[in-house]
Amino acid sequence: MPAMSEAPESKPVGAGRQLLFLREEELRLAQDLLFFGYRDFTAGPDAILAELGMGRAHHRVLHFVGRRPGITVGDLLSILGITKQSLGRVLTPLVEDGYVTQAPGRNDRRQRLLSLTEKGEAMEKRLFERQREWVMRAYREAGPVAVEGFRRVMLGLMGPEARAQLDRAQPAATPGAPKPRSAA
Amino acid sequence: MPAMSEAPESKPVGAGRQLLFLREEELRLAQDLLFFGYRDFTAGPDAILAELGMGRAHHRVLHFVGRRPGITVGDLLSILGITKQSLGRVLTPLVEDGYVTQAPGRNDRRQRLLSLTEKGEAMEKRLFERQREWVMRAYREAGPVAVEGFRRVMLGLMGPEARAQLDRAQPAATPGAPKPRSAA
DNA sequence: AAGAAACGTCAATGACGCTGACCCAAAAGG
DNA sequence: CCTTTTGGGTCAGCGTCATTGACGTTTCTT
Repeated sequence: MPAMSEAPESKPVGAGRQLLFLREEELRLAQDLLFFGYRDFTAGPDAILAELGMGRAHHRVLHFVGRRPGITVGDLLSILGITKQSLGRVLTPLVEDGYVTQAPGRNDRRQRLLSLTEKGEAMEKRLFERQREWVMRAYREAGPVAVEGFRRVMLGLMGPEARAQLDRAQPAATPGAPKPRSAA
Repeated sequence: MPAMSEAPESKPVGAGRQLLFLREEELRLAQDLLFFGYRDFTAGPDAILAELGMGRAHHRVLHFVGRRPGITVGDLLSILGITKQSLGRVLTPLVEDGYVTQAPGRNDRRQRLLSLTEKGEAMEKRLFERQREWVMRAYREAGPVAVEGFRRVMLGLMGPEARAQLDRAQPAATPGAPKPRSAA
């Protein structure tokens, strides 16, 4: 199976400055980066949420409901990839506390179409702003080219299902420039 | 809704196609990317770990102990950013099951210097390989430039403390001799 | 000898997942 | 019309991973 890290005899791997052969250290760095980066990325919102007796799961609901107003419970479940029991534990309080509203579907009245209330939007906005400052700093430090690269790698890190959901979740951001796809 | 033409800093970004002003959608995409990407990144190891009755926390210990053999419990705690009780719940079984060894420090015998046993190394290797395939795919699809950008952004997403720890954790990244050496 | 430091551990709590079982109401379909 | 399926909710119990608080031991430092 795995030989220890040795001279990767496989390819000559020229590419002068930044050799990009996936040797051990290369990957271990990626692991570190993702662990620390994700943790610190979520730290800001976590702090706000904790004050309100909420957790990361609440934030996710606010985020995805905000992103797709009128989403059905089922769709939300498949995006989050959790069970309805798990969602219920988080969604019910959000509804009771007036962050999220439920409306019966017009076509299918069994459905509960979820949307954010004003309170919910304000909350989401607050969490969003906190994270925005953080990401903005990282983006600025890294520069536009790096940001594009970041996106491409993160997209590649996602499984096909998640990628499909992401596409579906993308609302037409600006009326007129709909498809920020492809990229090169 | 954020205005459209509000370049935050007057850096002449140029870069014709993808202007990098951090408008709303820009950030929401980052949130999605990080959520889905991190989740799917950890999915592989999680599956293996579950079979063995372990969790993500065990993986982290194996990872960081493997990265810095002879690390003290205190250092590991500050890297992971958890309490010693939390670590104990995961570390004790790892030691009992023969994945990790403890050796008294030669300068300070109060310390328990942690290292992986052969069993532990094999385990870590297995988890590593799973993740390597996944990251490798993403890296290949994205290309070297994107990978460099990914690193820069993730680094920016980390807090200063994490960045310092990452530096300390980095064994010589020079291509050719990636074998760290530290306390006996 | 006293105190601080490094580590371990018992106990309780909370967030966030999971499975299994069961319920209701509305849609679908014979 | 009546049965089945589907969208959603809920109760009960379990496991992981994190927390705080308190206490104990060994060892280093002063």
